[in-house]
Amino acid sequence: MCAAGSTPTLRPRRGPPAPWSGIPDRLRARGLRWTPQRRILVEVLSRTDGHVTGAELVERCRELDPGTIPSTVYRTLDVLEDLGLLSHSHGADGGEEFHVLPETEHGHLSCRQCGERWDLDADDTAVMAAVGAFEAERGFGIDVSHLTLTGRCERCRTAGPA
Amino acid sequence: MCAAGSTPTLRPRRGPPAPWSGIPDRLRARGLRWTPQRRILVEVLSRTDGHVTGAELVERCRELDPGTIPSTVYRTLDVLEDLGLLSHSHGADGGEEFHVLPETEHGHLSCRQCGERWDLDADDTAVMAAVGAFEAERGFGIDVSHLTLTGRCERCRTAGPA
DNA sequence: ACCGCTGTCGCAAGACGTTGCAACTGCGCA
DNA sequence: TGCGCAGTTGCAACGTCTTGCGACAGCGGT
Repeated sequence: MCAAGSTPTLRPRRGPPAPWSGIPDRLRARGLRWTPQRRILVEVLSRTDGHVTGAELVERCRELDPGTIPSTVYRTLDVLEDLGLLSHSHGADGGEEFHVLPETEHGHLSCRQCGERWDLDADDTAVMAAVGAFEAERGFGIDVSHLTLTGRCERCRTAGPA
Repeated sequence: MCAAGSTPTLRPRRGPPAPWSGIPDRLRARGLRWTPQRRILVEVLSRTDGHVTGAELVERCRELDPGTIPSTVYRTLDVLEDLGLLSHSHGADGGEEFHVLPETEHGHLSCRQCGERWDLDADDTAVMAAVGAFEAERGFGIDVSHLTLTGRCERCRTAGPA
């Protein structure tokens, strides 16, 4: 996409350059480094929104640099998560899942029958009720962005039992 | 194997024979089979309570039969889960975790900071509030036995931020 | 402009699960 | 009691993610 994209100094008014542009310095401020491999991954992340699995990210990085090594990607993801640029959770199958720019903290709802999935905003009524209940009852602070609820959706339940 | 164990009609008074003794027939009733490999796994499960990871079960089966193959164990676990003899969920690290005899349906609470874990009974006040909220709001039936909540526990939160 | 410290990378090995397939065997049935 | 079908097993290969380690290279300091 974005054909004529030879990194012009002037960027068209689209895409979120802001949160990503400061990364090199943020890394250095922590004594960490800005490397080509990390640049690639950040590039991929910056044009990604929503959920991605680790494997998907490795795949996309390989498109930009066929020499991409998985372990490097996973390790970099850890670093970026420390920076707060993304968060991860585990899907219904236990697979790793990453969420870019958790400005909108959210979890997931997953139907074990039809496999359909829905986002769960942190300010969703039910989510707030749940979070509030655990907070009040035992002082536990649920990490909504790492939340995946499994069960059966309305449609499947209506369709039949079990 | 199983030295003096020529399936005596009279069983010594230990272990929970009840829920497990009927398994062979339950399998056959479904057109499934009772095999030595399954017997081993059921043997292991019957003397297990609480949580176990898949790897642990494979390990224990190998103690009884060194020739145990992992794929067989996992496939058998699927079958037994269908029978309702156990349930599985994914821990905070995405690893598979099995719960024997889900008579007491429960999920888990896991602190991402200290790693401590707690059981979450289905009739826990907070759990019921959460389940009720999702049920009411969108007709979604949360599967409590497949639930693992991640966050920070009271102690860690009190100790300090982040 | 060069040096050295230390964070990173690439690679190989390994852990945990899943899947496809041919060979085998439990179990119902004649 | 023996036959045959279909469920199971064992094996091997694969996918995802982690870890250990020697070699390499950012980046701050001189």
